[in-house]
Amino acid sequence: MNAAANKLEEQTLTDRQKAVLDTALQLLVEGGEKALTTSAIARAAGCSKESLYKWFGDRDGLLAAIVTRQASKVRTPAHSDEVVSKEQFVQELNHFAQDLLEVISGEVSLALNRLAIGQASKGDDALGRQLLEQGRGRIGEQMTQLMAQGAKLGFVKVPDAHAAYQILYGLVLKDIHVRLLLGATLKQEEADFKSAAGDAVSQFMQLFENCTK
Amino acid sequence: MNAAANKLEEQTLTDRQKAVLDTALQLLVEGGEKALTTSAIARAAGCSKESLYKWFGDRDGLLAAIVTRQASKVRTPAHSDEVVSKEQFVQELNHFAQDLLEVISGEVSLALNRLAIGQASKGDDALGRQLLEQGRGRIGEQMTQLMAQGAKLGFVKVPDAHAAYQILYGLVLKDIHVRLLLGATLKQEEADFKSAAGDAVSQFMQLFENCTK
DNA sequence: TTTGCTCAGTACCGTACGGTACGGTTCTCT
DNA sequence: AGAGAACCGTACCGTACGGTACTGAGCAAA
Repeated sequence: MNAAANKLEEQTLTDRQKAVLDTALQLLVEGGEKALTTSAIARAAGCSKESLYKWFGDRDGLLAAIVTRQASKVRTPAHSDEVVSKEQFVQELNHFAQDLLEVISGEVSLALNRLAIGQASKGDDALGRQLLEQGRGRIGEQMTQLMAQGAKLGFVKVPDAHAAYQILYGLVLKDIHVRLLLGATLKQEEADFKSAAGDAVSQFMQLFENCTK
Repeated sequence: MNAAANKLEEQTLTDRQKAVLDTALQLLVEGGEKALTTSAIARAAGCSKESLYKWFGDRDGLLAAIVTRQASKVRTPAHSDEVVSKEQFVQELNHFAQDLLEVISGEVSLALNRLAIGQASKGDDALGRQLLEQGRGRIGEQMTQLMAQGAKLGFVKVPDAHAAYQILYGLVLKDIHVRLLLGATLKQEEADFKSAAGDAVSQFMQLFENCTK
């Protein structure tokens, strides 16, 4: 278990181990947590259960490794270019909103969130914390930063950059995330992410656009 | 199983059976789905497993019965009074927003949503549908109605009452619901539901207030 | 009292899972 | 070549759960 814990912290994973985690994630996406048995993972990944326990300690360690593995694969969209015009700022917001909708409604994101929520129902919020920090946390930070930049340049007038980000988040997602987690399918107009993102951003700008020139 | 199915549809439940369902719900809230074994329910409710299966068919039937039972207990706040003034309309919105925050963050709501999400991860969205229709559906209908009334009287200018309701929903909850489902605890300012509801409603009014008199 | 019904309590069965142990194979290092 | 580690495949163990069967108590009707 010591070796396994170190593996998780230092994130020094063999290519083989990464491949196993990817296979496990695929299994999770396809069949939910119920399908994610250690035997099934070993079978699908072509490794032995003994190796799984050697590498990841126990089943919970494996689940945590899956989450961190996926989080490490998330690339920040690298739109860190300087924002120079209000049009560009709005365009960045649109880009962000559309990205958010696409990520949140993706099968992988839904499966991981369902997994973490299942763990939370057992009183263990470790996975949920990890998901919030490494998943939404990063994009949130980046967004908060963009928001602060927009405020500094006078495009928007917001008292608190992070609060503004949260409001945009709400305008974009509404109750879509939870509905998807519950297994619902989006209505036609909701599935048009580009249009939905545009609506949300224009509402956001209407709220916070700097009218004092 | 026939008798059980009829029971669920016609909702003709003995007081004894209702008590059993309430006990089961309490068990679910306390320990999550893992703790909701048939043996544990029978023990806690002081009935036999055989009776459980006789009444509810199987475990899934029992879970569904718990959800419908809880939904039947939800009372509509009965604010069906006519809205006569804009101030009253805004006050109704505030009341709604605060109620929403309180319900959504309640232990019972969280436990039921987690349960349904767990089922959805197994490919069964029956509980989720039930939760959406009977839980959020009702309050949504009522809210949409209030919104339409406000529009008719010229307090707000919204193209679609239901869409407006969704926007208010997003402004009120932001990402709070999912974070709670993941096991997070609210920040201090988020836990002040009255204040948070006021902010959301004022933002909503800023978006849709009828400026054409 | 006798008959029959309901239900609590318990014992039981089959299955499936998490976790471990072991034999055999491949690869690496010396 | 030979030793040792890593690892696959499989068998195995203990446990816990869903679901069923049985027993006996309480009770109502005849």
